[in-house]
Amino acid sequence: MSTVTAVDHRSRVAAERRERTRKRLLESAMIVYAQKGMTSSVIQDVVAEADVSQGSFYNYFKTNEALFVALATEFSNEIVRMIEPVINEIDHPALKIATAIRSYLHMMRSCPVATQFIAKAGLRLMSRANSLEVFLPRDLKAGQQQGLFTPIPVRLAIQMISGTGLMVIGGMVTGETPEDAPEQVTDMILRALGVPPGDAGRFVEYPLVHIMIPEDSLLARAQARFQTGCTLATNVV
Amino acid sequence: MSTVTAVDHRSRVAAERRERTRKRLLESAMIVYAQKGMTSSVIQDVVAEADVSQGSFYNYFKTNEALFVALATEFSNEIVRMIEPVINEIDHPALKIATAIRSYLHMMRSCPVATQFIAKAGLRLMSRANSLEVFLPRDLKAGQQQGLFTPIPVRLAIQMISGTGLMVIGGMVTGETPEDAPEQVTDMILRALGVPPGDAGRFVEYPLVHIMIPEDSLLARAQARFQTGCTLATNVV
Amino acid sequence: MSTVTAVDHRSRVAAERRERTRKRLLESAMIVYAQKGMTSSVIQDVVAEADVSQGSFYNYFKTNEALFVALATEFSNEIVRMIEPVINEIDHPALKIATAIRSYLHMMRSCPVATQFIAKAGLRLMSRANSLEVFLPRDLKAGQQQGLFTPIPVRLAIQMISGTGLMVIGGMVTGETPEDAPEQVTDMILRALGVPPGDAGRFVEYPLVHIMIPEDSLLARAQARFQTGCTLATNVV
Amino acid sequence: MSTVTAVDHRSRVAAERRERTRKRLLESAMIVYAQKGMTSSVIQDVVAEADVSQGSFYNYFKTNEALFVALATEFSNEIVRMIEPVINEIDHPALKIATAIRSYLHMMRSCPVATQFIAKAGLRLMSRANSLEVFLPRDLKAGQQQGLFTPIPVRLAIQMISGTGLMVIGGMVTGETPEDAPEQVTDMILRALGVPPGDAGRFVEYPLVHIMIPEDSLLARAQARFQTGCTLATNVV
DNA sequence: CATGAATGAGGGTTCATTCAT
DNA sequence: CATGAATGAACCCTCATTCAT
Repeated sequence: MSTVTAVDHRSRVAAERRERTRKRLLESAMIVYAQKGMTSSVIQDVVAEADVSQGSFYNYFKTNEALFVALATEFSNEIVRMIEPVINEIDHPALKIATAIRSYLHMMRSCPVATQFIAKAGLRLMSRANSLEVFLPRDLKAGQQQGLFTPIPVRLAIQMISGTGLMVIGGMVTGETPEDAPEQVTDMILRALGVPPGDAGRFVEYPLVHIMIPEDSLLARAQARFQTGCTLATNVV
Repeated sequence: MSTVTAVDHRSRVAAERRERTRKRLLESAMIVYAQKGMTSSVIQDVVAEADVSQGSFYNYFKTNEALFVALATEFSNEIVRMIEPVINEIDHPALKIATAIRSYLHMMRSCPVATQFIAKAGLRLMSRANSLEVFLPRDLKAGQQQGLFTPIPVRLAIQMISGTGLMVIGGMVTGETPEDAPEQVTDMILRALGVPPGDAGRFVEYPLVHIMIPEDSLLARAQARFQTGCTLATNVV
Repeated sequence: MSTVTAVDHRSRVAAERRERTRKRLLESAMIVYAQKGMTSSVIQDVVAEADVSQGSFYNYFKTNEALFVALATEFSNEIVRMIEPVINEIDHPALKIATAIRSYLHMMRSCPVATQFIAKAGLRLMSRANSLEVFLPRDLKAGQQQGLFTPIPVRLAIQMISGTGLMVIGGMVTGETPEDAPEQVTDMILRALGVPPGDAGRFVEYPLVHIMIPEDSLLARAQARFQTGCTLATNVV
Repeated sequence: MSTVTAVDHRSRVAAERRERTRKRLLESAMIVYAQKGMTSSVIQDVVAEADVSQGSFYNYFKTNEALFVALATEFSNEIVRMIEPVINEIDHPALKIATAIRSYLHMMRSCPVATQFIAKAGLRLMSRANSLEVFLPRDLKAGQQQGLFTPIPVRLAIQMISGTGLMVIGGMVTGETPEDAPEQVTDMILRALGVPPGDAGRFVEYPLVHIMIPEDSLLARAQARFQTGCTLATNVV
């Protein structure tokens, strides 16, 4: 084995290891946020949950805030990556939006760690890395231009949609949200946007492609550890 | 002067003094929350803003949380007291709801300290003492029974309304929200509830009784001090 | 009624009232010490227990320490006043000592508030106002001169007696001390002093005059309130 | 150097360092207790004496109480370890007890930091980790079975012995206690237990093996620093 | 890079004491 | 004298961060 190869190998292994630890910290952060909220002793709990030394943490994240930003970004990107292919198959703006919202809410409903994380992060997550913002502006404008939606400032429409989503997800934490809440909520949103009630009802009943959460995703791994290990008591909001 | 009178006088003076300090602390808390957000380390800033000693604080609020609860309660109650008389004059459920939302949003728009406080408090305020919850369930049910609204679980409707309101208020902080946003938002909400677009448009154009904020209210006093004294830099979310 | 008489009357009433409050504070202090130990927040608990205002406290005791000294003094004096007449009837030094110890321990056994107070106060009480020290030196010396006791430094003998008493009283707090412990303990002490075992056994079996605790004594009043009102949980040593 | 060795080395160094700091804190605690007494506010003084940061303290002891318990345990264990070998050479129960008490008191007499610590800790130390309790119950029972001691409840005998010891040690603080006090006290105790005066006198005159305090023991190290550094004024009881 | 002991600034909280009424 | 709100020094404790190994 040549030296070059050896060095390559060494650095590649190191890089992989580094990436694994980073992921582990992000997962742990998500679990901790979901349980304890955005307050207080994040780092200590995160390193404990990740079983990593205190000092190591700073090899990955300069500060508290950097950790949250990284997590929010990763989290949003993952969701976008999962929903995007489904949406791209659809042409009709209203159906695009309806399907995105429904997919999103259904996914959240099946993933408590995400639900609680979002509920606890609240506006801080919304204002920073709202995964819906990637699709929404484009589709809203398209829909308005095609006369499908009432001409409302896009900004207000987005606030309406994301606020509604946030509160509904907050409601999911207690577990009382009915199974078809995503459809009913989407129905409301479509009507709010100006879609005639009859059409809205049909849009929300389109069969939904089930979205698989990849096994090695942040979401899946956090959820797996969230269910089992839960060493911390979950704080009520 | 008899002893009884003396004692009465003494305790009355003490009680008044106590009440004044309490109010002062609540106002200060509102200002601090509006500026710094819900971070844990509120107390020191509150006592500084209120110009009261640290020790005194604990004569009024056992903990950080107790302070927030007291403030949230007082804040909500005040708003309810201000909006209630206006709403009570109205019979039609949709118009009641529309007027309540519009009044609320207009009031907030003219009161930065409240806007920022709500934006920073976010879900914590919503889940605890949402002033809208006093009217909404009743009027939503009435409207559904009269066939004015689509039959949606009241809980979901409330989540939609409060979530939308929260995000819109959050948007107000930057000052970009147009003057007629309350009407446009209310329009969306009414349509979401199932009110036909034409009717919704008319409901949101009813002339609005201007709501006066009493001079000695928490809101007014906090706002007065908020504009002038701002010693702390306002944190961006 | 002449002015002089009126003034006399007024000041007499005032003096009585003052004395009543002072007593009330001392009783309360005893209860608090018995429950919480010598630590921490004495004053606040004492005024609460006495139902007296914070400020008033300082009209009676300048400091924490002054309160304890006053209580220890009053407590010791009361006990001396109760035991003294019984002892004065006795001539024989060994019997004097035996009877004093037995009376003391029996009294304590029937008065939990005192037991706990002594146990919590510990050496601080001993070194300050040991009620036994009033009789012991005199009787020890007399006994030694009469050849009844081994010639031991009086100081050491007193340390032996008071230390033993203190620990036994400490043991009473748990309630496991048997009824005849005072006799057995006194038996040990007499032997330690050099009294021949047979004599010691007889001395501790002399019939004991039952000592009545006056109803308006500190001890009786504290005990009465100790049993009933106990608002504070008693700390284990 | 292999990774495994490096890690081993690292953790061994860390463990040693940790142990050193812990010892340092315990020594300092002993000194502080000896000087200030059991007052609540120990921590600040301890860290000052140990020249360690406040935060570090909490890496070792969760609370004030935990510190005291650790110290009391360590202290008692050390004494037991020192006295045990001497006692184990002896068969006769009365001589065992006599020698243990004499050794203990002589050791204390030569170690002011211990004397003062015990005097200040008082009952709290006795009730928790009385080093005498390790030997006493066993030897008392043996002596009673062999007819050497009067049959007294072991509990009472222990209270007598430990109480006497405590008070005598308390008396040592002032320095007035004569050199042969241990023998005189032991003499009293033996007689109290029922040993005939003549025998008792002989038991307390057995030559005593001088007990060496190991140089790196808590006791020795605390004593060394106690004499020199005394930064705090010693409180009178 | 990993480790974990050490740090110290910063916050929460208590409580003896004062003083205007 | 009684009252009790106000005070602030002093304490407890946490936790992000550093750094020698």
